[in-house]
Amino acid sequence: MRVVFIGTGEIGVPTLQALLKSEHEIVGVVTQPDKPVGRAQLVEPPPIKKALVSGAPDASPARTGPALPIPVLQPARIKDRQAIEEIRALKPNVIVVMAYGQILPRDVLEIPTIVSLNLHASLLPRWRGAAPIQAAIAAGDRDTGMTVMYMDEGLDTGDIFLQRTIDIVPADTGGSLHDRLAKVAPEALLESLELLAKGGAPRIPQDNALATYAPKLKRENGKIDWTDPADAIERKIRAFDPWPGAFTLATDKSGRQLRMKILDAGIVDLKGRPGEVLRAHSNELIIGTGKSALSVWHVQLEGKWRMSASDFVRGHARLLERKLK
RNA sequence: CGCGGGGUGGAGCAGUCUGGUAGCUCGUCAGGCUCAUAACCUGAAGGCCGCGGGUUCAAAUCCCGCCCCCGCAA
Repeated sequence: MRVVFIGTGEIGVPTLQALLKSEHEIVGVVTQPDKPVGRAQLVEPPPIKKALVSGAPDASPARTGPALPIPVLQPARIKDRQAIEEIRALKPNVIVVMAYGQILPRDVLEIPTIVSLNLHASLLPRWRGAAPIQAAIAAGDRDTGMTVMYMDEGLDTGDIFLQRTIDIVPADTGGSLHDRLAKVAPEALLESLELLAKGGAPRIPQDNALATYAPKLKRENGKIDWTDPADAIERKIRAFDPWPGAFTLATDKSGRQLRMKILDAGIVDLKGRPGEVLRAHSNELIIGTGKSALSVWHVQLEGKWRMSASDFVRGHARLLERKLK
């Protein structure tokens, strides 16, 4: 089948690579424009484009080899008429969308002769929206998965084609779960394309009554509310690792509020006021919460490297005299 | 030139404004004490204070240039 892959984020890389190796013909890839990234503001192509060029998602763009014979479109706005016509000219049978980052207009969805499919990293209708992976961990879900769905004009509301379920383990972080879901996706998609070819495609409407939403995360969402119970905070720390990170505010000697990321922590059966530093010596940094307490293992203070709690306590005893907010 | 923090023995920090003996909490090594412990006591080693230049009788500290790290923003 002639397939156009539309995607930007890292999570789509294994799926794109699997498509390239499959019997299907990838006639085009649509991704977001190259953008300045990081402190140095270097212009970098999105992960999907990097994967096309070098085969590895994090390879240096400087190593750009000979271009593959696959057209790469990077329209600033996919709803522009020119972008739509360029996609139409590729004459796809199927469009596959995964973590693209722009809403696709109906004009694009209707281009393929067979269907437009979307891969979403949750068991829909649970966790529609931009941050399903973090939401699943933060909520304490015991499993999640990858959904292949028919695209419609709503936000992750299309009929379900098929789903793959994976367990969420207690050590899972947003990063680890992201990677495992990324690996599940290719198989789910290839099986879907096979079913389409045979003609026996399933189609199950979502039960809207069961829908939950996982809105796009901002850095501010990573602020820890110490009045939450320790287990909820611990899940949030894992869910937000490595991005956007969970943080708290500590007060400087000069009264300035410093942002301190909490990189990992464990639940401890101690009582104390929310945000109160219960212990800060030798190798322990324990903070009270709404229920039980949290032993912090690694932190990163604004302008500093990440460090263990014991290192932190050694140099910042005075910073910890006050409550964390 | 987007905004900001930082580079001081092996680790984390103070000292820099108000130039003038290298400090704190640990770690390491040697020895001691305790039934025991996250312990405690005694002693020791270990630092071109990021790099280069300047001012000065004297620079971690003041001035100029450069390198590197990190947070925010995007």
